[in-house]
Amino acid sequence: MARPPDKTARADLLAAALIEFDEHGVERATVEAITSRAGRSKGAFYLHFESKEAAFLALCESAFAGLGEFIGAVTPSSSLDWGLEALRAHWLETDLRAFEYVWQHRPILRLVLSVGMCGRFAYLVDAFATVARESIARWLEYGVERGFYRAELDIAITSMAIGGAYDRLARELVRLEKKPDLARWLSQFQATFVEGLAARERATKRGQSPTKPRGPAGEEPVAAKTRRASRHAALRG
Amino acid sequence: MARPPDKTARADLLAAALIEFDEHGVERATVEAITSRAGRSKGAFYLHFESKEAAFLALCESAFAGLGEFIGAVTPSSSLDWGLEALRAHWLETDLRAFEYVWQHRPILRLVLSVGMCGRFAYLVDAFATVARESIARWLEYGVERGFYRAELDIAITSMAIGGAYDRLARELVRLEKKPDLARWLSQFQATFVEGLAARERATKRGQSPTKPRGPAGEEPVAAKTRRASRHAALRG
DNA sequence: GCCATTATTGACCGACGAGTCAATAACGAC
DNA sequence: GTCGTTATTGACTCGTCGGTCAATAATGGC
Repeated sequence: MARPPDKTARADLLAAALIEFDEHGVERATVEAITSRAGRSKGAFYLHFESKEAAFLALCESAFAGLGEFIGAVTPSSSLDWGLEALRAHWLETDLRAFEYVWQHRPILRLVLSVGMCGRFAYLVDAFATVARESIARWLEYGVERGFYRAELDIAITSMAIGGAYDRLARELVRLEKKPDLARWLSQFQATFVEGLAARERATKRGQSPTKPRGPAGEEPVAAKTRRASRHAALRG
Repeated sequence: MARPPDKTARADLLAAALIEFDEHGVERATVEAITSRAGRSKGAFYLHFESKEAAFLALCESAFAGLGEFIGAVTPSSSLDWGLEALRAHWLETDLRAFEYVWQHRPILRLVLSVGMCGRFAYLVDAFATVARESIARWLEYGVERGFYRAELDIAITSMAIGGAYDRLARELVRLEKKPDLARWLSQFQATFVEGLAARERATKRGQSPTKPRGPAGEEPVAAKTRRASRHAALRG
């Protein structure tokens, strides 16, 4: 009689891989460390996965499978007949479900968000981001057609901005130890986009100031003050 | 008489390193390939840089030095007396200068934006992003104080959204072969935030539709449809 | 116990690549 | 040419680690 396979080996190895990848990145995580952490042998690892990269891809696959339930899953049909409030309510509801999922699966999402941005694996997250952006674009188009959104919107650029903002939100969320008030965060996010920054009507009058312009508000986000001594120390570290 | 040092060695090596890092990532780029590309020896490499990582950090340092001229360089003082139009004009001007710099330095910015997101180097971009976000926050506070922006804005969350959006813009820009109309892009970006999506006044009336909500507009940006067969194929390599 | 079948193991091999340093080269003064 | 000083070189060392596979273990039937 053949020996039966160990039922938990693959899952044990994947769980250990997730931790090692999270701590060291895919390139620097070693199969030795993964197997040691899982209490398994290297041979067992290679029975289940063709390579270290294959284990990583398996983890990514499960992450994307979960997220795919939320992202780009629903797009507006031409027969959809909503008002702006209904649209916003559903936008918020979908956001909440998606980010609740992100919160509940922080380790693996953190992995995908960090490692997935690196050279040879970037295509994974790129594909995902493209789908998300296309979906956003379709909802923007719907909003414009219905007269809810400004007709002069550049759909491509605006969807890029919205996609980037939610991307940043996810990255911040997976790093937190304590769960924030997601409903509030997401409600504020949506308001930032739908309502904008401008206070209504009063801003137009105050905006006629003749004072010479001097200060910026929008910033390129990868910047830092190179003159910060502490960061120089870090670079030399 | 001592032999004079080669004046271009270090720059040659850095230029070569940039290309190799861009193509292979820091972990997988080899000193052998870098030195071969630069027409220099491994010994020369180690004369100028303590390690491969040190060369990478030198590249990052120069990237941040350039960007630091734009990002977080100017913050509003209490004596600043601008109207909204002046504020927006300068926001746009600063964006233009920053993104012009990004465009002119695509290779190194592409490197920082990709590699800088990976585990052990993530702190570099994090520090930068933090400075940028704080700067955005200060400008938002200024706008609220002056009555230009909505008083109910959550500064922290809104600055996160804006920072993320510009981050995405930079990432898209460094990948392009042909320069887009930056002024238009940035103008649209700003409008997305300041004016918001909502059409003025008409949307409120149309928004009273009693139809049941069903479609989302805001999406979690790392998502994709896991049901896409082509992406499944990519995951399976 | 033996048996056949399959699972699991970890010592081992060999490729790779970071980093070293003795040998060689470059330089102007004499 | 020699000399002293410094720069540059690349063959080499050695540690790391991905992946292999013969040895061992686990299993139920007999």
